[in-house]
Amino acid sequence: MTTPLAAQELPKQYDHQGAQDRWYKFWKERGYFHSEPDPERRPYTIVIPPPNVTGALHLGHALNNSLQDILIRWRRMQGYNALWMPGTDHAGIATQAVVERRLFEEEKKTRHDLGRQALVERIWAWKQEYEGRILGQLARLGCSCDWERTRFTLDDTCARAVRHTFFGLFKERLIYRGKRLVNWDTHLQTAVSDDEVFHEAVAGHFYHLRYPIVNPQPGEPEFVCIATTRPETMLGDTAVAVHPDPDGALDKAEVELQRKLAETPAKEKAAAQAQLDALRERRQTHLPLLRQLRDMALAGRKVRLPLLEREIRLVADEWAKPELGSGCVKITPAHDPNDYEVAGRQKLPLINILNPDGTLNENAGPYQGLNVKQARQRVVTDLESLGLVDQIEDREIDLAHSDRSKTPIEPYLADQWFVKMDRLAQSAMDAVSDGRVKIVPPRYARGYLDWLSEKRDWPVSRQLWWGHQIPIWYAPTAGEADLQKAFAGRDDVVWQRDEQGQWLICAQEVELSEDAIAGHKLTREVDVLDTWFSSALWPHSTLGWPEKTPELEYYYPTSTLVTNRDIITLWVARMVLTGLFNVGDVPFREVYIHPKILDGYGEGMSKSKGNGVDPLDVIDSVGADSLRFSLAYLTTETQDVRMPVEFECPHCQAHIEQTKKNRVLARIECKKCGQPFSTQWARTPEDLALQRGAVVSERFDLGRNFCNKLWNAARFALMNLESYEPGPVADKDLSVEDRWILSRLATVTEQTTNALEEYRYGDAARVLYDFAWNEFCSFYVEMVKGRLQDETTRATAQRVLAATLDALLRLLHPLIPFITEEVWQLLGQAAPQRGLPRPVAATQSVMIADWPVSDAARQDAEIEARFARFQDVLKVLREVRSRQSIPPKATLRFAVRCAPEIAALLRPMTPYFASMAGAEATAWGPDVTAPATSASDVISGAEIFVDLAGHVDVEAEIARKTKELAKLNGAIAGKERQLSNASFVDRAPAEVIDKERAALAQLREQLVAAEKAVAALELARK
RNA sequence: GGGCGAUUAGCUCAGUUGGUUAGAGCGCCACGUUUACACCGUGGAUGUCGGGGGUUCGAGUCCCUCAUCGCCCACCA
Repeated sequence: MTTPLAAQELPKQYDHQGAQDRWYKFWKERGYFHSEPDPERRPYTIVIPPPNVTGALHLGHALNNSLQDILIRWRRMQGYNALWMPGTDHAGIATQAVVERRLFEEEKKTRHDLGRQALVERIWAWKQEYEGRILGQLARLGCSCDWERTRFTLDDTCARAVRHTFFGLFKERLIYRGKRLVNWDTHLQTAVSDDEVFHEAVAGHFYHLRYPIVNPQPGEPEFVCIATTRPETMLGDTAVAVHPDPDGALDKAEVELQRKLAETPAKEKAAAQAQLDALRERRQTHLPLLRQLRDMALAGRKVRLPLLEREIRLVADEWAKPELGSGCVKITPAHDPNDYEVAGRQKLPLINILNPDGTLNENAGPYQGLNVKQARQRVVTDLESLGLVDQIEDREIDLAHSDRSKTPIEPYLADQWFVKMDRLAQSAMDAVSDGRVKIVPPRYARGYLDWLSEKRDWPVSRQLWWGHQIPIWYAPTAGEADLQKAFAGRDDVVWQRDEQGQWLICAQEVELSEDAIAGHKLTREVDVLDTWFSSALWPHSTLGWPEKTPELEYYYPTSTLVTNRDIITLWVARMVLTGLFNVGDVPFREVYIHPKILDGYGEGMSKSKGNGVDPLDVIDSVGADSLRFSLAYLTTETQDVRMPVEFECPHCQAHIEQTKKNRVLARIECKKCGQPFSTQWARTPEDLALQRGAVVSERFDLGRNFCNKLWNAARFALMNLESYEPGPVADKDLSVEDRWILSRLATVTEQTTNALEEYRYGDAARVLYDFAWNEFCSFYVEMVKGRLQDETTRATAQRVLAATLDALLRLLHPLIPFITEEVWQLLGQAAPQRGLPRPVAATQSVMIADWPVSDAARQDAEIEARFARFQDVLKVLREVRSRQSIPPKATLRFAVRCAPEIAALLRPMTPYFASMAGAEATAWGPDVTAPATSASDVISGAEIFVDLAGHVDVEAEIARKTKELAKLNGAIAGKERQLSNASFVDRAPAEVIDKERAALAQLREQLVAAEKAVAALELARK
């Protein structure tokens, strides 16, 4: 056999770039990513949380997808038929907003200038570009997705699933249309869901207004006072409310405050007491009036709405809180969610005063055409001139903003489509409660259940152009007979009336033509569905549902969903309920919720903050493997990942700390070389002309260093596998270090496998890191060197080395796929057949190799114990050398006083003391005596004397020993106290007491030895 | 307002069912280029485990409480 490999020529540092390009292509060409249903094999399936096509991947995606790839690669090696289904999400509102913004920035055009079709075409073009970019980024991460199956939430397959789902829900009356108050984005002119709204405190005012009472009788008030932060909404008021039982309500409020006062700590009692006093005073000041107003309300009295001179009702409703403000509240049903509820209870009319673009409509009378801000000013001015403004307070207002357009939200009454959640939500709750879907970590199940238990109907319509158009047609002039005639015998068309009695016609798959009903014109609903409607179907739509495809039969339910906690309700819950509704089974068995990546201040990373690390920058500088390994290492159960970030100067590579201040600057001056560089905020030509400084984090050095260590261990192995001959290895031929490393390997294999089973990525990475670095490299490789030089032992040493490296590569492959493949291929050239006890041909790729199985027979407690002792002695020797500043090249001479059994165990390690500590053992056994001047130490059952003749710093040694004595005395005193404590001896388990006694005995031995050592040293000094 | 999580070395984090003198990586200090690796090796320094109380023979670990930080949900005329 030839050795074509010139290992010596391998670079000292691992070339991640080359390996990534080489092996990703290799895997893909060989079809390793592809999976086909195969009843003979067990499936393991993950569907990707489809990234939005809005932009580039960020570090959160890198984490999410690394974790998925680790699972998929590991299960694939375990023999599962593993499928990772990739794809992207059309992300309706987000994508349309991005494209519209660009359109305006670049061409000063709005979507209305372009028209629906042209805009949608633009967005498709955008999607083509970004989808490719995103999928390319996943590939660079090393993701082993089945690219042949790539889906898009707006492609034909997904569209068909959406149509069938909508039809099915509609048919079962789980979808309805109705006027509802929605969060209206006046800029994008669409409803947005609660989840797309963020609240921001802005400076505003609190206006106290007066409405005149109609025909006040003697003794009655002339005005009713209300307060509002949005005075212009008064134009849409249809009532003023007062509490139906102000006495009872105040009683209740008082009881509540008293309870709170009792719980308040003494130092804060004053504030709570003040609240209570105010409330009691309120009884005097407000109660008579509120009673009177309540009576007037019950009598059907009215108030006059100023400016519009409209009479509106005074109503008694519990929404008006007597303990707040004046105790009365204006009711604007069409523009306030709570008031809308009141209107429902009190049968109040709804008056919409807004146009979709946020200007006031004809209902606002003279204020028509103004925008909200202008109207507010005019209304206040006009009311002031009428003397109807009591007071204007400055106040901070928590204002709802649209996440997409960043403009204030207006509550707005509009026709919307809803999914009735009652039954569907219950089914999704049951699936988690009874364990059909397991959420890991389990604490996240609570939020899921709480959210679903509210069973709030799901608003699914969006007034957008980018998305799945709702498959509903209207035929306002047609009657039921016309519909029956037109669609007789068809089970793919159903119709029903909406709340206003209008016919809604739903078609399952086909498009209905304008003239589908003879003599009546059909029009299609223009709204599209919420993005989450199609995402909710992802696990089954990607597998071909509603077709009963072999894929659906085989891969569904999928195995694991890996996602972050932000979308447990938005996405996970909805996938469960649609899966149950459409397919009749849950979409996945387990949901793993991974941590969030935060910056050094504990804040989430985002582009708008400027604290985001670009995964591609990390891949460029340290490689995908380092990124993946570091991320896995950081993925622990309870903690989010905190990652302090820095700027890297493009000129001198110096790192500059990123502070909250400098992270929003367009240019930064390097503290080291003084040269400026630009950041993501650069806009001016001067700034843009500068070189860009990347945002980086030191946290990835861990992975980089580890990969480099592994690379060099592999280099060593390859250099020493020259003239390797495969062959069986009998147990009797194994050396101590062979048996030790194989024992450790068996344990580590088991630990790694268990960790992955339980999604303990951090543990898996840690176990492998420690094993590879501290055991394989630091001990095994060091110890095997001698045997590799010796012709008589070389063959066995090579075989064990190759087999161990082989197993290590397989264990590491899911975490760091590229470097393990690179080494696997090189190892394949040097040792194509390898393994214990007899060699077998290695697979063509580590990716398709078998996952190692822990061999319990290799676990050898005796060897591990001997090794631990060896390591202890080694440590003592090294310590003495360092402490005494003995030159590295000088040989240490040492003797060990210990029982004969221990001597027998340690004596064979003599060559390793020489090679690893430059130390030569002069004597072993119970009769060993200390040299005249020596440094000594006691480890379990052995006393080690290092001969200091010739290079001794006696003073330093005495000083150290004296310190040690004090420490020992302290420890002994502590133990003695514990052991003389009657209750400890009585109550603690016998084994614990024995352990303590043994420990004490050992401490005393050490003390005696140390005292002797000091005496000897002092003698030597004289 | 309700819920969840965190608080351990200068930084970032581990710490299994309570049981010796609490660990790792980075950083720091000293020494060292020994033919796998300076992205390395050897050694070293650094902790009232957020504060207070309790349970226990024994608490970083369990319970209560306070503080701080983060996240989720609800509400805010």
